[in-house]
Amino acid sequence: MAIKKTLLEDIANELNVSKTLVSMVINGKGDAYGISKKTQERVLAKAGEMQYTPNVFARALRTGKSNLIGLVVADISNPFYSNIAKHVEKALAEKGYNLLICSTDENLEREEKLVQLFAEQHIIDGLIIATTSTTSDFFKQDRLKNFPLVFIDRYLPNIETNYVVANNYQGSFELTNLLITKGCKNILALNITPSHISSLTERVKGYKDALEEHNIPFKKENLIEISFNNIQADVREKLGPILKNASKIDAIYTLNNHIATACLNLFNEVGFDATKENVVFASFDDISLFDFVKPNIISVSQPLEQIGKDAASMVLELIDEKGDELKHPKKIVLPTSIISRG
Amino acid sequence: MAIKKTLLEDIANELNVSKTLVSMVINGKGDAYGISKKTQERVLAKAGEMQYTPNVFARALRTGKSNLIGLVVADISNPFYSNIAKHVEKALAEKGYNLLICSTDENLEREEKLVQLFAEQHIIDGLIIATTSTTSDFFKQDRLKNFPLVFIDRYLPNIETNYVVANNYQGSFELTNLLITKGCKNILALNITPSHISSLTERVKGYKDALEEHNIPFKKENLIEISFNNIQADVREKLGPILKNASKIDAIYTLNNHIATACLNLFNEVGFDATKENVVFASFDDISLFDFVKPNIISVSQPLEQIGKDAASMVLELIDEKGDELKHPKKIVLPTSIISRG
DNA sequence: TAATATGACTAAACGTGTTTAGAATTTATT
DNA sequence: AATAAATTCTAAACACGTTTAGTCATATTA
Repeated sequence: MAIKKTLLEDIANELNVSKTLVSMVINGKGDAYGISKKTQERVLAKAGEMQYTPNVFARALRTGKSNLIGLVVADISNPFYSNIAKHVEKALAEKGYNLLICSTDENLEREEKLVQLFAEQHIIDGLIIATTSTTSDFFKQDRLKNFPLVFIDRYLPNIETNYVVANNYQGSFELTNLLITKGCKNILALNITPSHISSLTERVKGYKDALEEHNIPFKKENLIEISFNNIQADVREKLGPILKNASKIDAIYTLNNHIATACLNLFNEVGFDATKENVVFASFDDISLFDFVKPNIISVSQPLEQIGKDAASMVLELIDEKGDELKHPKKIVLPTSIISRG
Repeated sequence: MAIKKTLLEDIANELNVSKTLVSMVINGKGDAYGISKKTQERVLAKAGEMQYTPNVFARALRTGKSNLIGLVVADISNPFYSNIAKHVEKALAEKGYNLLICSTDENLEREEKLVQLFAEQHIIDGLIIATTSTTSDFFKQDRLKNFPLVFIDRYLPNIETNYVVANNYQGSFELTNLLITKGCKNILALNITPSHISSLTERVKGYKDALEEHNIPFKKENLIEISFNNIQADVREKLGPILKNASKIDAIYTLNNHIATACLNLFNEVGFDATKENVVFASFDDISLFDFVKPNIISVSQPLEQIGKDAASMVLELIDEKGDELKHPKKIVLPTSIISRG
């Protein structure tokens, strides 16, 4: 009882024309191929009447284009990524592309398998990725050389790639600056380790440079490294003792939203009241709910919508330019903004 | 300079066998088709050596299966959906399926276009959807009758469908119950309108029934309808005046997380301190960041991971069973849990 | 020994659009 | 009128796996 799908051939038969002609008209190439206006109208009318929709796979098989774009992130439930995803998807939909989203769980092996699968087999026409990788070995593959690939959030060293990122250095510099202006001199920074990811190294650099700018010597013990596969426990272990004698610090600056929430959790656990203790809490990455969170959070907000939009248009540009030799990499660095609360 | 992809035929030529044989072996049907063990080994070895990966589109065209599952939600940046998405994707990945995620922006027309596009053309093998629809007209289409379709979060009236939802009635009943136990008698409920969505009507019912259970008469003015396309402004307009004389109410209960954040925003705007005013704040839907939000939030937490997992396995089951007549709809209703803070 | 069965494999069709090369007809040019 | 050119359209090849129907030895059975 399944309803038979209308095929190109069905339309062709109904109208006593070839399916070639129908295909041409459907694809808007009627004029280019010199199909008479009258015939074009007949085809279009019949196609509408018969509710024709082309088989995507047959088309993709022949043309090598799927109109699918991949988005690979560590964790789609992270609001940072899900917000970007939303805007990427919106921008792509406007151009007739759909979005295939995959989380890698920060698992490098899974990431590489995904990229291999998607890109190499041309399941997708282009890929937007927030890589978990810290070396560029994998992405240096010849097979990826000619593939429309846009990095977001982070880019890789020693490799010329297309990317859309926030100005992590500037954001971190400004935030640290603001903290210093507010009178903070002992700013405890919590970073993720291993932190060879571009975004994080630049945030650290911004932090250090802002200190230097104000002639505040950087203290090694004020930059705490949190192991990325056990954030909560590591924060508890390393920050916990410090909170017990919080007079030594006057600000806590978490370098991403994961550490921020881990800190907030710890504050709750041990009953640490940052406000009372006169400790300013700041974080790179803003989450809208920060507006209501108990210690006021000063944050660096990344332009998620712009990142999403730009990444989408960039990947589509790359697809259009495909084949053009010597395309020099496209790089977009977007400004961040400080959200100062309380 | 593009590197040529290995085709079935390339392997066949190298080994002087037919591509039929290679295809059979690659698909694990070697034994079933009586291909000798030795030949199978040779094929597999050569395929590995030549880094063969099948062309997904050719395969999909022939078999009518894409190994793609669609997920259609109103807004992927809503943590409720992005969390479900994460778990759906994980469960699917384990079975070799990929996930196509689309946001509809609560736009019914866009939703219907998407479903039409995906399902009808068999871009995807199955669809998981949190529909924006309130009537079942669209989903009653014959073309969708035989399509593996799983509703999450909400289901539709007057139509037999497969779904995975939380027990909205029970959760709302228990939450209201808890509020009453805490001594609340004037519980202001804020609902979305139009609210013909199953999840919301059941939450309202749970609220009313809990009141009744405790012989508290339901007051019409205590159920405020917030227009879904302008939540923030409507909350401001309708809740604002009430907050100015908050002695009349002792609890605010928002029926979803959108209204909850809108209320929190309003509290900030007008400087309303729920704790001081002795107003308990409660919400259906939990967000992890609620742990740190200023008025303590009592919430109903939905089992997002389970919803995701169950929806994924359900859709895969439906795909397996496809063609079996008289499959009675699968329905899963999952328990919620109350998260009581402070 | 002829007929049947078994094991191992293959040629060709198929799925559904797109594209190339070319045919048929009409119009323009010399 | 004959040739060239333009207009409109089509047959067939193609993209790349999967599946059906069948081939060709060799082994078994009556």
